[in-house]
Amino acid sequence: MAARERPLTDRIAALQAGVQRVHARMPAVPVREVVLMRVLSLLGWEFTSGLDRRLRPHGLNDADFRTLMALFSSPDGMAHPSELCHFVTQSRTNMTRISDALVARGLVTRTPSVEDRRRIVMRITAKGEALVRKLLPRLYPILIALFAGFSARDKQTLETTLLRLAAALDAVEARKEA
Amino acid sequence: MAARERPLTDRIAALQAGVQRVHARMPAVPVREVVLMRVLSLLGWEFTSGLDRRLRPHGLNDADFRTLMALFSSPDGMAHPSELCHFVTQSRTNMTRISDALVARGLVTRTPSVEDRRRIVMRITAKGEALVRKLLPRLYPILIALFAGFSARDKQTLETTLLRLAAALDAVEARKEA
DNA sequence: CCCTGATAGTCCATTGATGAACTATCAGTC
DNA sequence: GACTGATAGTTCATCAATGGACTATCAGGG
Repeated sequence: MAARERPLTDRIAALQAGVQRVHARMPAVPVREVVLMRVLSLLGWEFTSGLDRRLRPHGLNDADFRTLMALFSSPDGMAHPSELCHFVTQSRTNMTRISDALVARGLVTRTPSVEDRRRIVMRITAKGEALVRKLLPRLYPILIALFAGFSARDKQTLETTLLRLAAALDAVEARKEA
Repeated sequence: MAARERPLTDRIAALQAGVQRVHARMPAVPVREVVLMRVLSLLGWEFTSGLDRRLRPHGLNDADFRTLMALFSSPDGMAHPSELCHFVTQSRTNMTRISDALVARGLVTRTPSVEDRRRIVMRITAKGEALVRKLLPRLYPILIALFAGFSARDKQTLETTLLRLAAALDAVEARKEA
């Protein structure tokens, strides 16, 4: 996808100017709200694409990694594909493909469930655990650097705000269904 | 692409619990930072996918729409593809395809530039402008609803925080290049 | 002028994601 | 205990995105 040429701050400034010009032509457009959502999307995108870049040398992408982490964080190191779908926000189709790849690399095993014969049990292997334990320490220093300028209170405020936003998004979607 | 089954708040709760469990096994993992970034990505993703859903009936996706908006917001309604790439955060390859689609639908024209014969000038058509003017008023009410519970001060704080985060991300990436 | 390096846009081959259809199993009902 | 509806997982065909290679043009030195 690309276009990491210009710094984020420049692109945001351009975005703000653009929204302002739209506002000038259509005054009902809520400038701040549009900018907030766009910046949010941009940050999220930029973050996951950075993660992808760092994961690629190890043969994983963001979805693979999150799936692996879901298993790693699971109390007993196992889960059903459909559970992982929810956790990783992926379609079942996609989860099949991700699992194929993880199994092929020996990071995960896939065995039929005995209680419910429709189901499959996915379990992280020792090799998978080792990879997680090797990768994680290379990833979180970036996060720490990212938030270095933020006080505990700043982070708390941000988290609260984002959770409020998530609840609001749920409410809007729920209303749409009706 | 899927998995909008569970509400966002539930998925976030599951995420927090998961990160906590990882933290229990690897105490160096910064829980709050990881959660913040994941929630940010999740919100951004959820927002654009919601936008995509609303745009689909009109035959557009998010990238198409943003390209069209970039032209709409451009002072003279025109721009070069490579400029649009930066604005929309897309690769040049992709922009060619997006342009093809927009031109095919008569929303945009594409003519060679006379000053620089390598370049192409893209211009929004009357039909394109009409579409924007029809679509926008259907989109921003959602944004307004989303932020209904936020005071002006809340929004200001959030914007400031996100901009700080963007600057920090730039700094991290810049450091990585060196 | 002519070269070199850079930029603009496109094309093509490959990989990745998506949605519809399908099989198998389960849970509840009459 | 057969039937209906729901759930789990996979397969396949299609569409979208990616990266690399290619052509054309420009800008700056020699």
